[in-house]
Amino acid sequence: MDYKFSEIEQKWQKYWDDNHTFAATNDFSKPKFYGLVEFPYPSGQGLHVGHPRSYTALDVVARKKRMEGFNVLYPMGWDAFGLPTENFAIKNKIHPRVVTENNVANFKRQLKSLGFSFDWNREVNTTDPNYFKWTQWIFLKLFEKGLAYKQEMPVNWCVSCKCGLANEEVVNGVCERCGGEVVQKMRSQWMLKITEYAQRLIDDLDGLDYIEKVKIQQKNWIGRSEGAEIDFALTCGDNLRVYTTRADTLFGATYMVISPEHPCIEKYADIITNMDEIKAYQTAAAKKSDFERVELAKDKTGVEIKGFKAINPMTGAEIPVWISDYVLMTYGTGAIMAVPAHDTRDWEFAKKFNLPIIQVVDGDNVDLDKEAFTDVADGVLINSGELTGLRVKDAIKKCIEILGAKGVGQKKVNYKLRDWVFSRQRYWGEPIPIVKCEKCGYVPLEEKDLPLLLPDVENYEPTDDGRSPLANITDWVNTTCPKCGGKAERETDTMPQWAGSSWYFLRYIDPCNNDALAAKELLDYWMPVDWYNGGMEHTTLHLLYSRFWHKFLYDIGVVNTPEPYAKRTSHGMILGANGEKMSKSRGNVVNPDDIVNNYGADTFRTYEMFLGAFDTATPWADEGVKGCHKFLERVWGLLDITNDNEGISKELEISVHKTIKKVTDDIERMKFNTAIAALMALINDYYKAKSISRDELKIFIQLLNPIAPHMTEEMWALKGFDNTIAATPWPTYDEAKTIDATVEVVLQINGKIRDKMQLPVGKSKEELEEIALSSEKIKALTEGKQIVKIIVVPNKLVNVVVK
RNA sequence: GCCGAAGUGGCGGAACUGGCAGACGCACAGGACUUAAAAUCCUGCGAGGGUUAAACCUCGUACCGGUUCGAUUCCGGUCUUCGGCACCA
Repeated sequence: MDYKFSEIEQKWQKYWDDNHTFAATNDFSKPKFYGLVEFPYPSGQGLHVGHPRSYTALDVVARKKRMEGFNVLYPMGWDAFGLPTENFAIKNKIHPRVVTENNVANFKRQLKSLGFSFDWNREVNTTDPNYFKWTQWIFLKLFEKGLAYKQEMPVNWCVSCKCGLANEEVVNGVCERCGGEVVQKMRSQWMLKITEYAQRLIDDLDGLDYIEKVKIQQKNWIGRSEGAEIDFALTCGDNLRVYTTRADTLFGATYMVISPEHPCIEKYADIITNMDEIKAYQTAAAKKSDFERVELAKDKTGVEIKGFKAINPMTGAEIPVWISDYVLMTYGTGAIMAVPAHDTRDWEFAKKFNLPIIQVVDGDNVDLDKEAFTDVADGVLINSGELTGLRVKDAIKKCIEILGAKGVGQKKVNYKLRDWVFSRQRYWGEPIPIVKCEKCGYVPLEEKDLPLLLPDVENYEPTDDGRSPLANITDWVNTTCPKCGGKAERETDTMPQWAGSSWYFLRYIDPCNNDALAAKELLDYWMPVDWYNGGMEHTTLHLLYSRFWHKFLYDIGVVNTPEPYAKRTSHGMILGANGEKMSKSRGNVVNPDDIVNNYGADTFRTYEMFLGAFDTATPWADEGVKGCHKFLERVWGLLDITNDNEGISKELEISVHKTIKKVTDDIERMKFNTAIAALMALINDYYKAKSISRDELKIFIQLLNPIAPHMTEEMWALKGFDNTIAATPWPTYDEAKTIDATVEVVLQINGKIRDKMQLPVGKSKEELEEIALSSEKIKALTEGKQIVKIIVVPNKLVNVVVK
């Protein structure tokens, strides 16, 4: 009988749909398993072969868990707000809602054609008003708790999108989305205080089962550093506060630098004698984009501020204060003490402007004419008054003590993480449910008025002054204040795409609830997500944002776990056949539809799981797809060699039990490729045996079912087994039957293999030693030599060490 | 520059906790079946030497060194590739 994959796959997909085979139930008596994959952005290009790598992996896990008796929640939805849809809408004059609907329909068709066991009854869509009602609700809660605030601040402004971006969205100085130029622009923006959660976002990583590199990247992004804030007195009477991690080098601080935006310039405008020069520098700095600032990093620029000086609190020396754009206003205090002897940037600046360089940490081969001495490790302080002779670590401590006693310094922890810029000047996003009242200021909408819907607009282009397209809809913008009833205007910014994806896993739990984002008892049962798989590219954005929101929801009692995801894994990218990243411009894109049409979904799934280690990047290979198809045809062929016998033959017993064990363990460890390899090895044994029993077939297709669900269901039905294969328990193995009766023991001399022997399992050390020494080869090769010792590893090897 | 990961046949990749390197698959070669091809099945397949054929020997997991009876695995150093961050004081 031919393997007609197309017919079989459509038949079973319909069956699963009609019977809601994979619906999660709210049966609290069962142990639960919540498996989650990142929901896709439904782009116009359709599904990428990378998506199914993640979806198939957790589908395999989900299907296995169901067979193991778990109540499994494995849902899917759409992260559908976003710029590409809006841009497409602008270009083609179609409403973004319609574009979204079309794209979702196409994605859904593609996902269904792959036979994933998603619970489609729980599908969510971030652009659905019943969904974003709760996104807006969370925003109102954040506002209520003072974690959402509006601020006039410099933002990364994408010139081409006419839109503000979060730091996370600026990549190599250009817009992550469109590649357009990004400049700094002052704007009033909604901000979320993620920084308030910085420490918890670091600390709570410890208890989580995340792959290590995700933890490391999160920590690096948050960027905690321990140092001190130190006040330098100014000759004009005030203080200038700096942040440093190297308080020990204070004796080497020969000048100070403040950032171009530092407020003390305004403050002392009257005292500064070269204000024109400074103003010119500020203007020039403001014009530079972030990208240019970094590009020009090697070439330090700056202007000395004339009119006042700073006083080094340790030495009492008067030192000059400079202004330079290598100091950032957004980190620390926007001012630094410069120690050119021990900091590369300060050294470059000092060299350029001829400022004194004083070495304060001793070291070998130090040549301060050539470069700064930064690799101080635990060097010893010199030229440093009472700190001289101390090691760096101790000197830092002592210095802060001294400064603390004088009241001009204390310990301080800083983070690189900055508050989340939450405003976008775009149409296709969640409206921010706030009005600005002439009398009351920013006033939140009342909960009963949610969701605040997007008005229909003719034109989705942002306005020329950089406001959102919503700003033009005056009858939407003009409203009344919920508090005083007076005249008010709606906020016209919308939320960033990250908003809807920051809590979507909660909505799957109770997707139709109108009274809460999800019922408490259901949240308590299903949370946390047991296993979340997604791409590394979301480690610093989505993962951090959603952990932040979840912690907030925990703090206000909505959810019962401080962390949303118990376990996080990441799949490697699938590259083009040429080893490069798949992209239209490189012409190496593979369309999943083609593979499904030519070989079937089961082949596609098997190949994606077999092509390499799950967490590493691997190139696509059409030949490999064929190989997997051939394997499935051989599986289908088992129907022809299955006899009517029950039970497992002695001949195959050990292979079968070993394979059950290996597949069971490997799926849990995400070693899908070796699980499939084990099944391939078993099928080779089956064909060698010429004929197999019903039970031998049964176990094989059960083990393969999570990977190739359609054909195994069909084979199950054809052989007349009870029920459906998905409803049967996962095969179990007997540990005793996974052990071979005999093993090949290797005989070595000085670690080199000289002989091999088939021996029964379980020989004692003494027996093995005796057997080894009586081997003809070993005897011949040790002849006349002195045996120093013999190392025996039972069931493995004997190593005779001779001189 | 900093942080992280990885370098194994012609290719994708295996090797649990230091114990037979190359599982499984692809490609390739030879053979069977066929009028022929495709498909399928069988056999071989790291390199070098050796033999009529075997046996057998030597080398081999990026490179150099170390620890060990024994290293793809552990330690030190070097090189390369990829991912992330980057004037963060």
